[in-house]
Formats: sequence, structure tokens, C-alpha cells
Amino acid sequence: MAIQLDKVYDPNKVESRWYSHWLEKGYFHADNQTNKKSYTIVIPPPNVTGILTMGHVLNNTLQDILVRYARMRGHETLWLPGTDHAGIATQNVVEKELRKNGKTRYDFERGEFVDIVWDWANKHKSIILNQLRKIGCSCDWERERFTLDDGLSLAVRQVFVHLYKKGLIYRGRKIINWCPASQTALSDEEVIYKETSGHLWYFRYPLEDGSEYLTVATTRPETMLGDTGVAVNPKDKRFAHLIGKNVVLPIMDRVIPIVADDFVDIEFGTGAVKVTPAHDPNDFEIGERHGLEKINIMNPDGTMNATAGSLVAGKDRFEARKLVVAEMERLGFLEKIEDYTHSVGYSERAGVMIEPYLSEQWFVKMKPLAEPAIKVVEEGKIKFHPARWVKTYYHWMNNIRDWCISRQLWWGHRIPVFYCTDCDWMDALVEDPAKCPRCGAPVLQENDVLDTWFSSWLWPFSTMGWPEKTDDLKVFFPTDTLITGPDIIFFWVARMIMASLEFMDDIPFKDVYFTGIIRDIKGRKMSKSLGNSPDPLVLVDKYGADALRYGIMLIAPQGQDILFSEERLAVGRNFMNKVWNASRFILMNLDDDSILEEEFIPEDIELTLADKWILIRLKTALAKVENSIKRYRFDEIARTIYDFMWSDYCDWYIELIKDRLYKKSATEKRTALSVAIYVLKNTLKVLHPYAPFISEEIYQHLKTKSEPDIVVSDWPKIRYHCDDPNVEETFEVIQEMITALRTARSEMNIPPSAQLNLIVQGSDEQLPLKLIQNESLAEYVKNLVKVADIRIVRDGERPHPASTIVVHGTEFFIPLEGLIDVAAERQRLEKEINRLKGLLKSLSVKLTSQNFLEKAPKDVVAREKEKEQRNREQLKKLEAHLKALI
RNA sequence: GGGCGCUUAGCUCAGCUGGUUCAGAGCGCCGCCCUUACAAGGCGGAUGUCACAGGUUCGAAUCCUGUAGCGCCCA
Repeated sequence: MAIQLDKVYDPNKVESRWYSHWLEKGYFHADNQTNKKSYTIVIPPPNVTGILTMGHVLNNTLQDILVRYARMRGHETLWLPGTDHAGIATQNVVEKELRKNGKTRYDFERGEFVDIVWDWANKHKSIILNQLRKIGCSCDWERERFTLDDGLSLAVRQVFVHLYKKGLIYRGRKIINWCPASQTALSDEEVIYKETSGHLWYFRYPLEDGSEYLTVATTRPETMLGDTGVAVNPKDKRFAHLIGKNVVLPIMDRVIPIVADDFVDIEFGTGAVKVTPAHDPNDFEIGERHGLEKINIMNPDGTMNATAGSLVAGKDRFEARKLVVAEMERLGFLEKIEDYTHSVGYSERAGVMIEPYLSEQWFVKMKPLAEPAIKVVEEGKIKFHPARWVKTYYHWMNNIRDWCISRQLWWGHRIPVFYCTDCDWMDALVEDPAKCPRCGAPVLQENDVLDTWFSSWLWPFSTMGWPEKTDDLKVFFPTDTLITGPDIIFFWVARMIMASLEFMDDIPFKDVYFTGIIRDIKGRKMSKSLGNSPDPLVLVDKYGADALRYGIMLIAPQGQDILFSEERLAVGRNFMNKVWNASRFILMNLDDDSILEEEFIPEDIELTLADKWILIRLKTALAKVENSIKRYRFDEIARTIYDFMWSDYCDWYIELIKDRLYKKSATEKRTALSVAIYVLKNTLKVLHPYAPFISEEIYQHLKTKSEPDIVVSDWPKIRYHCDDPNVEETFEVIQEMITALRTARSEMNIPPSAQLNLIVQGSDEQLPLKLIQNESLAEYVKNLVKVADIRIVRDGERPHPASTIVVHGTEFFIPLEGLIDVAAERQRLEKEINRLKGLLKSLSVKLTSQNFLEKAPKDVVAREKEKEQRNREQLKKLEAHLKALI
């Protein structure tokens, strides 16, 4: 029974149906009691702040490809999904929502506010996970995790206590990056430095003895209110006589010392710098060395505090800057202002300028954790793809600084440190204490929460139940591959390696694949404000998930950024439609279903050249795909499948078997169909990880009743061994003949519908002539070039007028009494003659060079000589024809 | 200032270990076709000092050095 498919593939009709089916069958669920080899990926947990981006589509498609491939290879495959609570980001968006109603988080109790954030998080969690299902992700949803789950929270707590007891977590009063908008400390990694054009203000500080001024330059004038010293380089002769003296700080009228410190750059500014230990990390160091006072002049919200003096108290930092400059000018202490471009730190999340701020925070001592983490990469236990990222990794690891992990937020894991309200007891504990173990007084828990990454760095094992010794950990850890963006190599990748080595005594994953960043077609980063960030779900609606996935894979080269535009998805959609229609063609030619139930045994049937060729090509394509997948060359795979399906299978194979399907015997038709079906089924399997929906949909029409769904089918193994070593070469010559004849037809303006007669002349050792003498191979040419009759003639005969084509020495004449366009034919011949002349010229240069003849390998020389010979003959023939034409 | 990457057709990119799958693909462009799988298609065509300058080599888009432009990361 012939099966009729729609003429155009409609993804909306099939995608959700198959996804539900797969879920129902439990195909994505991994069994931890298995004795199969495991393959594991844990998802980089998307934030619960928003919705799916193009970056997520790229990232998760890659993971799905690996996971589906592993599943088909027979591994017990686990893709563990989940989401991240994204502390600052989530709290920010919720506070923004509240502000719309004129409220802030301080209008609520901490618990109330956290409940509001939970509502938001839960809502977006389900949105984003559903979006992953839409694009076909084959995650084990029974294992979904969230960084704030009880289990993961316990892991965080355990880790904190462990590191605290080990002395690797400590509390310290240091200069940290302060975000005045979110009013929290940030880690160094959460600060983005941008070139910012500003000014360099030159201030005069009068000496205490009134003898002279010392001029200092600053980019942040307002901080002068907190100056507690001036520093010069001890080697700087200009200022040697001033060291040890004092200046009077203008506006504040504070007497502060002039100190000598190596840190000061003699070349920069005036060579003298103001020192504000409470508001600059370098000044803090200088202050420590010289015992300078640390005066905090700012409130946490970025306004100036009372200590800053009446001029600016309560004013915003930028307003204070203007006031200070104006006041200095009024007092005659402003020497000059220069334009100055320097790099300024901004908060990654809130986008505002960060303030270096002196405060008490919690830190992780990183050096001891970094050392083993460097080693496992050096030893190749963990591999990066592309490999160049190891340099970035080493550089950061070797210069690692302590990690500020406390955040002054409400949303997140509260730091498990408890203080006695009465005595000075404090400790980090896994279980909440009821009262002070020392004096029995009530205890209070630390107010701050932990950096989100403090839970994310445990993700590969906390999601599998650590600190319990679970079966999941036994079977699925370490994981196999991590797919992520290079932008979080420090935030996440490096820290996961450190945490895993510390707590699991093992690596978290074996391979790390870094994707590119998705940009718009002009190369700009995708952003909400530019409006150049498409909604992936809209794209799924328009093109289908498969087309979206395939399109992205085609344009995403390894290690390069991806320039995305919607038009580029059309390639994916067109390809899906091509696959659909090729399948449709095969199915509509089935007389009955019996052929589908038959096992394909190539040895048992008589294969034609085309059959053998397509089977070899399939085998080659499959080998290429397997090789590419090992090297994480996803774009290569997409191209390989595309080329095989479109060019080899559709353009050549299907075109060639039409004759057998329509006109030949039932046996011949059956052979053609069984090869076509065999190749199609296996191609669909290879396609499946890239385009899961359409491959499943078509496969259902082709599979035997006992075969499983494609998603859990076996990865193809082509068992065909060809008896003829010349199949590909022979077929290529046929392709050349057909293409050359088609070109001639087109250039001679012969109507596509016109049937031709062909006269062939050549000698028996020429491959084209030999092939054309084979009746069935001559049929290939007849069918694909629209030739009615082929006549073989011997030397000397030449129809006139005729168009002439030479392929590998054999001459093809198209006699065209009355039809021939002599001018067109002449032009065609001249063009070809010129091309050959150019080629021969460069060959003769090569072949007359003594150097080449002596030093190049023998086979290369022989090949070039043969090439020259062949083309010279070709040229001779064409020139003769040109002459005959005139 | 240090590190990394990119520069090949109008656009987006392939080109692994130097030489017949080296100058390629898709889109776009031009011509002809609504041929009974597909017009989201078929057949054919045009277009390139492979950023620049040196070097290595018989031979370089490919290896080395330097320069320029663009981009990213770190300080």
C-alpha cells in the first residue's frame, strides 16, 4: 500500500505528539541499576529569571545531540536537567516588579519577600523547562533539580562547614566590589571593566607648613574626602624633601602625612597620589603599610555619609563629585582638568559603577583548591574543546584570588554561621543550633547569603544526591561532557573542577566543549535593549524545532562566535522539507508493506552500480559523522548529512532509480526500493540527534513492526562490503559525463524538454566510451540528460553541424540540424579552449623546471605529466572542432 | 600593557597532516524549467592577488616571522 504524506512538511503537526510519546515510554529516564556503560551530562542550569535565549538553544541542542547519540550507541544515558536560583539577578527582577507598585523589599519581612521570589522563580522555572521540551531536549525530567532544593542546600551547607573547619573559609574586613544598586558585595568575576571616558582632576594639597603645594591627580575627586595620606615614590627626587611632612586636606582641613611607597608610578599624573584606604584596593594596601587611617565616607546605597562632611553628606556619589570639584575650584585648589579614558568597573547584573568598599565579608581561600585543579587539566584528565581555552584557564588559576562569597541579599542560601547573643561564641554548623553550646544563650544566624556560584560549583554531584553515597553517583559520576559558554569558564567551569576534586576526590567531567557566543548578523551581542534577540519559541512556531536546531548547527563553527539571522534558519527548514519529500517519494512508490518487513541483505540481491555507489557513500558519510562527533565538530556533521542527503541521495540516487521504479521489472523495482529504504532508514538514524522529530515521524512509516522507535534504535552499522573497488571512480566519470552534457544543453539553449540523439566517438581504453557501451550505464546518461538514442562511431566521422563535448578523451556530439546555435557553440568551445590553455601553461612551467623534476616525489611528477598529456589531447580535439565549425 | 581569536566569492562560512575531491558550500545574483518527491524545488552559469610583507620549500590559502584591521579575555 503506498503511503501518502503531505506535500510540505508541517512540524507543528508532529513535534509535540512525539515528545509526549517519548515521555510516556520513559525513554529519557536513566536507570541507576544498569550494567550498561553510562553516559552523563548535567545541564548548565538556566537562571530562573527569564526565558530561553538563542544561547540556550545552541547550548542545549548540542547537549541533546550528544545525549541522543550516546543513547543510540547503547549507553545508559542520563541528561540531568535543572535550574539555578541566580541570587542577584532574580532578586533584582523581583524588586523591579515591586518598584512598579512603589514598594521595596524593605516593605516586607525577609520571609515574606523570599516567598514572593519563590513564586517568581517557580513560575519561570516551569516556563523555561517547558521551552527546553519544545526544542526536543531529552532530559531525564524525573531527576530535575534546583539549586535551592533541600538536597542541594544541604550540600551547600556541608561544603561551607567543611571548608570553614579546614580554614579555607574565613571572614575578613577588606576592600571588595560593592554594587550600590543591589547593595551587596560582588566577587571579582562579577565586575565588568569598560573603557570609559572621564577626566583626570589635578588637586593641590597645601603643605601644613604653608611652604608649597603638592599636586595630586585623581579620577574620582569625591573620594578625596576620605583621604588619609599622600604617597610618592621613594625614588622620585622631586618629592624626596617632602616625605615625612604633612599636608592639610582641603575642605576637610585634615592633616595627613606624605608617605613613600614603591607602588606609586612616577610617570603617572604628577607622581604624587592621594591615598583613600577605605575606597580603593591599592590605597588600602598602601594604608596598611603605613598605618594610615581608613575613613569610610560612603553609605551602602552610594550616597555620601556624615563622615564625608556637610558639603556632600546625603548626596549621591556623582553629585558629590561635582560639588567637590566646584568647591576645590572655589578654594583655588583645582589646578587643571584633563580628559582621560580609563577602565571602570561595572556591576555585571545591575550595570552601575561598582564602588571599591571596605567591609566585612566571607571569603574562600582559593590557592589550595586551585593547585590540584590545574594538575588534572595539565595531565589531560580533563580536556577542553577547543584546546586553546586551557591557556585562559591556567592564567586565571595561577593568579587566583580569594573568592568573596557573601552577598547582602535575601534570596539564596543563608550562610550557616551562628553567633551567640551573649558570649563571643560563633561557629559554622550543618544543623541549626537551638542555643549557644557554650553559655546557653539564644543564637543568631548570619544574615548574608552565599554567592549563587557557591551552589553551582557543586552542581555535578549535588544534583546526584551528594553528600549521600547514592547509586546515581556510583553510576553516573564523573559525568562525561560539559557544554557551556566560555564566558563562565571562571565563574563555573574552573570552580566545579576545584569543588569536585575537593569533595568527590574526582574530576566532575572529562570533556568541556565551549560554544561560541550568538550574535546578530552585524556581530553585535544579543540584548533586550537592542531588540535583536529573537524569541526561540516564535522561531519554533515558524520553522519547527528541527529546522531551528539544524539551522543553528549549520552556522555554528567550533570555537567561533555565531552570526545569527532568521533568514539563515531557512536553510534548516528547507533541508527538513527535502528530507520529508525524499521520504515521501519513496513511500508513495511502495506497492505493499512487505518490503518494509524484509531484512536488507545486499549479498542476496543483484545490485546496480548506482546501488553500490549509494551504499558506499552512506558508509563513508557515516564514518565521517562518527569521526566528527569524536572531535566535537558539530557543524561538520550537519554538513555531511546535508550533502549526503541532498546531493548523493536526492540529486543522484533517487533520480537514477526512477527509471527502475517506473519502467523496469518488479524485481528491479524491488531492489531499487529496498536499497533506497535501507539508505533512508539509516540516514534518518544519523539525522535523529540533530532533527529528532522529523526523523521519528518518517521512521515510523519505514520501521518493521518489531523495530523500536528511532529514539532508542541502534546507531547504524553498515555491513555492506563492495566487491568492486572501482565503483566510486566509475560513478564519478558518469557524473562528469552527465554534467558536461547538461552544461552543453544549457549553454546551447536547447529546451529542457527536447530529447537528443547522441553520437559518441572514442577509443576502447577511454573510460567514458567503455561505460557508455554498457547498456544499463548508458541508460543513466539517457535518463538524466534526456537522450533518446546513443550511437557509437569510429574514427573520422563527425556530424555537422554539432555541439561537441570532450570528457576524458571521449568525444560526444550533439547533432543539431537546424537547431544549432553556431555562435553559442563557438563561444562555448573558445571558453573551454582558453581554460585549457591556461592550465597547460602552468603545467608546462612546472614540468620544465629542473628543480621540480628532480626534487618532487616521483608519483607527483608522473601525475603532473599525465595531466598535461590528457589536457593537451583534449585541447587538440576542441581546437579541431572549433575549426570544423567555421 | 599581557594573552587569545579572526581576516578566503556581494553576504555567512568550510578548507585536518603543504601537491586532482584546491580554490569550495549555502544564501544572494544571472539563464532555462510549474519534468508525475520537493518552486522551501530542478538543471546550468558568473564571481576570488585566499588581509599585507617577508621567509621555509621543487611547490604555500595551508608551515614560520613580522605588519595592519576587527573582535574577545585579563590587568
